[in-house]
Amino acid sequence: MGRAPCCDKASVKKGPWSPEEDDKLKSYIQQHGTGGNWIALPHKIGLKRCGKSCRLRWLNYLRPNIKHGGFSEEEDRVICSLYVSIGSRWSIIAAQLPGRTDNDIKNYWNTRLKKKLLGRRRDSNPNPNPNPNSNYNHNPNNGALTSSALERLQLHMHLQALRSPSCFSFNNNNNNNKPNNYYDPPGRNDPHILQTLTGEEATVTAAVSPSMKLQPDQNAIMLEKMEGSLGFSSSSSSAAACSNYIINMEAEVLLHDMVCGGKESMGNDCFPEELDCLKEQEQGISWPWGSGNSSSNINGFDDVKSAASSWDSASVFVQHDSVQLQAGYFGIEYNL
DNA sequence: AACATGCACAACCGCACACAT
DNA sequence: AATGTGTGCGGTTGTGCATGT
Repeated sequence: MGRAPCCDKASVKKGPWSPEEDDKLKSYIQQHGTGGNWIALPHKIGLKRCGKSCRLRWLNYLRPNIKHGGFSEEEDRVICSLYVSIGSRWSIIAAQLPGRTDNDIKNYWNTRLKKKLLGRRRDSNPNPNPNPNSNYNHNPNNGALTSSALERLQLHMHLQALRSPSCFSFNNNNNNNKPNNYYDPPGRNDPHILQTLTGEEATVTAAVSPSMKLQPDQNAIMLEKMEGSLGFSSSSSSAAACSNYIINMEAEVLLHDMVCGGKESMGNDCFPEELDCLKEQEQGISWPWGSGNSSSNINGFDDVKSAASSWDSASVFVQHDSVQLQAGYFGIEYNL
């Protein structure tokens, strides 16, 4: 049995608000506040509207200091950065932009900013996986990443390309000691977005076995998948240059997809096979929140796998000589 | 001028969560 | 602990306007 409706749908008015309705709602709330009960509010002021509709109208349109349209470059940048980091959590993004509402940002993203940044739609791609025999199959729906994950992935790559134009090239002239195809995920060298948003972050660091590596065939599978999903093809040299970058990127999106997009429908069984190396290498990992840590009962790979279904965010960074897992509840992050 | 199409925005819907009882 | 209710959120739809044919 479903829950009772919040109002009598037959007797409430729907559709655009008239100026008279706006005036009634605005003047009442400015004088009396909402009274803590949106459902009762329309009856008090004689509006034939659903309480939810009144709330939405107030929050998105009538509330003081609301800005509409005219997003600045800086706002674009903030939206873009936050979308890459946390996805479509519009209310959180809106909280970082004074005067903007989640609905406004959501509309702006869907109608303009996404196109502006990505330049094309990719859901017309009829065959995201060019090799049906590939054992890369973390998503049981069709083997492809979700559109949200792909959008973030594309955006991620776009921003990375802007930030570091040489990352797909062997012509490495920078003087740090990283290879030029090394991928620095946002949030590792930059202040992490969760830290920025919440001001609190718990970090636990553990030693990672240096023998933990992806095998060459795994590289090839990853790259093949990425080419199909993103619609680019690579020459052999650029493929080699890109492989580490792509593996890192793919692993991050892949796990995020699993945790955020699949935790309801797929449970823990969708934990990507590529990360099974974690289990194989379990003996080589020092699990920092083991029995000695009373605040956590995560003692090894199976516990990580189990806990992943309830994490708010997760990222896996697979490099040629290490695996790093960042995951946790919102605002609290563990580094493995 | 008439119609089709695309776009931007407002509003709605249904679900999940928090809280009260 | 179980249930009911209100709120918040993200996804989706509806509508009016602009532009193209």
